[in-house]
Amino acid sequence: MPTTIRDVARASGVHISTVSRAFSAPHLVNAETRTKVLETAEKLGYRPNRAARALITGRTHNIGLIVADIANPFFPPLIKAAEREARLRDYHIFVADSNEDVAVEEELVHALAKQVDGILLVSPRLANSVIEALSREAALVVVNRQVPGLPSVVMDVGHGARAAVDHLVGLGHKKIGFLGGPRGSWTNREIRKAVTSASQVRTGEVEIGVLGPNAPTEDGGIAAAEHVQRAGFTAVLAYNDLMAIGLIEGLDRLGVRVPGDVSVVGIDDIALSRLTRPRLTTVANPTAAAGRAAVDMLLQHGDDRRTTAQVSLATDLVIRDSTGPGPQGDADPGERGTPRAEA
Amino acid sequence: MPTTIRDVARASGVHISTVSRAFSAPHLVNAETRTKVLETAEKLGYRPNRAARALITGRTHNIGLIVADIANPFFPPLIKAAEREARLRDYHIFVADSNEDVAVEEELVHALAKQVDGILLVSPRLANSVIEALSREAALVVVNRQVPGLPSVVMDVGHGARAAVDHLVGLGHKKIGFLGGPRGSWTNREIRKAVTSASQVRTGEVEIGVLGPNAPTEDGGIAAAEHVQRAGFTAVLAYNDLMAIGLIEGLDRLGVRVPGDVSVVGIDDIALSRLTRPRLTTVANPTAAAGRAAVDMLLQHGDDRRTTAQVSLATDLVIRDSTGPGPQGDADPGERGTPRAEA
DNA sequence: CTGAAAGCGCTAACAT
DNA sequence: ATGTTAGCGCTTTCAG
Repeated sequence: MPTTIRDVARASGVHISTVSRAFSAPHLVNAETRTKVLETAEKLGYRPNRAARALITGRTHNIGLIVADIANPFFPPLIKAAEREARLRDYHIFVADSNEDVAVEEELVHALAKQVDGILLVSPRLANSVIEALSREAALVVVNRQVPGLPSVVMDVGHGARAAVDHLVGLGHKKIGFLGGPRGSWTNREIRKAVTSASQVRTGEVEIGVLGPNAPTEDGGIAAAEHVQRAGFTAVLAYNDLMAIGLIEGLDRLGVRVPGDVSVVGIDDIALSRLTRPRLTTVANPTAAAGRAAVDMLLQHGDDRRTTAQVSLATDLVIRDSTGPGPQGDADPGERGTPRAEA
Repeated sequence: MPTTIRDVARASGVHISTVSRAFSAPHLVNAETRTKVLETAEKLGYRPNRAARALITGRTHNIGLIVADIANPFFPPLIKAAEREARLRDYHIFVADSNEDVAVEEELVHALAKQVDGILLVSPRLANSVIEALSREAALVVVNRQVPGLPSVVMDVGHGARAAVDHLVGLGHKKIGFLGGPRGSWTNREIRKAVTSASQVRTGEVEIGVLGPNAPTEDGGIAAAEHVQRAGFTAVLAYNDLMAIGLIEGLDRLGVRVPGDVSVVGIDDIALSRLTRPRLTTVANPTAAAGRAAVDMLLQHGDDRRTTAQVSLATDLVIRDSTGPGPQGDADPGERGTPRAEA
C-alpha cells in the first residue's frame, strides 16, 4: 500500500487539506508547518496521486500522442520537439503506436482520454467521422491532415512536391512518376493533387504517372522498382523518404542506377536521407516545428475554445545526389542547388 | 462537460450502480435493463472515465515504457512487441522519451506512475539507488540492465561480443578495437568485460583496445573514425549499430575502406544494418523477445510479488559484409557465415 | 437483480 | 493559517 495524503496528515499532526496545500499551494501554508509536512512526506515516501488530483482539477499535465508507426523515422523529430515544448510548459508526452491499425487508434484514444489533457493524433487513415466522434472524448489536435472543426497542423507538401517537379523538369526530365503512399492518406492526396496539376503537366511539357498505392516503407519502395522500370519513368517522386530509399535499393538490384538512369526524390528529409548513398534529394518537412505547433495549439485550445486554427507549415526542397540530368543530359546546370544550399 | 455515469443513470431510469455494472459486470444485470442502459449510454456518447475507475479498482490496464532515445532504431521492435503482447492481455503501452536526461526519467516515472499499472524502464544511465527509490512509486521492470531486487530483462551481449571477437580473430585480426558507448551504461560494461576477458586476449594472441566513451549515435561513430585510424586497429566492435554505421561513414571520409582496410562489427541488428553499404555484420539482439518478456514479467509480477526474476536472452552474431580478412589475408575461409546463415 | 451507501485519494470552497 | 465539508466519477459491499 502506497502512502496517501492521510498518512502524511496523521504523521505530521495536521489536517489532510494542509498537506494538500503544502504540495499544490505552498504559499498558503505557514513556512514551519510546510517544512514539517514536507519532511514527513519525504520520510514516508509520499507522492501525490496525480490521477486522483486530476479527477478533481481536471488537469493531468500530460499530453497523448498517437502515431501509426513509431518505427517511421519521420516521427522522432516530431516527438522530441513536442516533448521539449511540453516540458517547457510543465507537461509530459505519452506516445502510443497504433501499428497502422485504425481500430487500435480508437482504442488508444479511449485509453489515453482521461490520462491526458489532450491528444495529438497523427493518423492518416482514420475516417473524418470517427475522428469527430473521438473528439468528444478528448481535446484533439490532428497532425498531417485536416478535419473540419478540429485544430490541425499540416505541412505544405503540395508546395514541396511542386518544387520537386520544377527541379526535375529543370534537369530535363519529361516522364516523371509519383510513387503513391497508402490509400486514404491526406498527405498522399495533397501530393498527387499538386503533382498532377503542376503547370508543366497542364501545358503537356511533361507527363506524370501515378503508381500506387504502396506501403509507405522501404519494402514498399523496393517492390515498386520494377513497376517504375516498366513504366519508363526517368524520374520519380516518392511518397516519403523510406519509399525513395527502398526504390533506389530496388532499382539497384535491377541494375538501374540512381541518379544516372533514374532520378529519385523523397519527402520528409529524415535523418537517414543524409546517410544513404546516393544522398537523397528530398522535400524537407518541418516535423519539429509541427510537433511544437501541435502542443501549443492543444494547450492554448484549453483557454480559448473558439479558435480551431488550421496551421500549415512551409516545406523546402533539399537537393542532394539522387537527382541528375534527364535523358538528353542538356539540363541547365544552374538548376542544381538553387532552392537550398546543402553543406 | 462530458457525460458521466449519472447522466446515463438518469436518462435510463436506473441507479448509477446498475449503469456501472452494465459496463464492468454485464452478467450481473438483467439483459433488458442492460440493453436499455447500453443504448442510452451510446446515445449520450458516454464512456466510462478510466481514471476514476482506476482510482477504485487500482488497475488502469496501461503500461508505461520509458526509453532514453526514441530516435534510436533499437527501440521500435521492442516497443511494437511490447505493444502486441500488452494488447493480447487487454493492456496498452504509453511510451515516454527522456531524451537521455536522467532527471527527466525520474519526472516521467512520477508522471506515469498512477496512470499505469507498471513501468518498463530502459534507462542505462539512472543510478541503481534512484531506480530502487522509484520502484516504490510504481511496479518496475528494468530492461537492458540489472538492479538488485527488481525484475529485469537483459540480452546476453557478453556472449554476442565474444562471438564477434571469435569471428574477427578467425578472420586473422590481431589488433581489435572496442568503440565504447556512454559512460555508466550497463550494456557497455558487459561488452567491455566480455571483450577484454576473451580467451584470445588472455593468451596474448590478440590485442584489444578500448576507445570511449562515445555518443551512442551515428555522429559518435563518425567522430571516432580518426581515433580508430590513429590507433591502428584492423577491426572494430562498436557499442551499437548506429555507431558502427557512423564509423564506416567516418572511415570512408578518411579514405579507409570497410571491410578492405578495417572490419567493423555492430551490435543490435537494427533494420538499417541490412540496408547500408556494406551491409553490417552485427550482434543481433532479441529486442522483440525482450519487449514481450518485460510485459509478461510486469503483468505476472502483480499476481506474485515474491519472484523478481532476472531474465537473460540469447544473442546471435549475424555475419554480413562489413567484416573481412585481417592484414595477412590468410583467414580460414570456412569462418565466414558459420554462426548464422543470412539470405 | 437492483438500489443505497461508502469511499478510492485528492482539491476547493467555505468557515473559523 | 488551518480545519470542515463536499464531491470529482466511479466501483463495491451490503441490503432488499
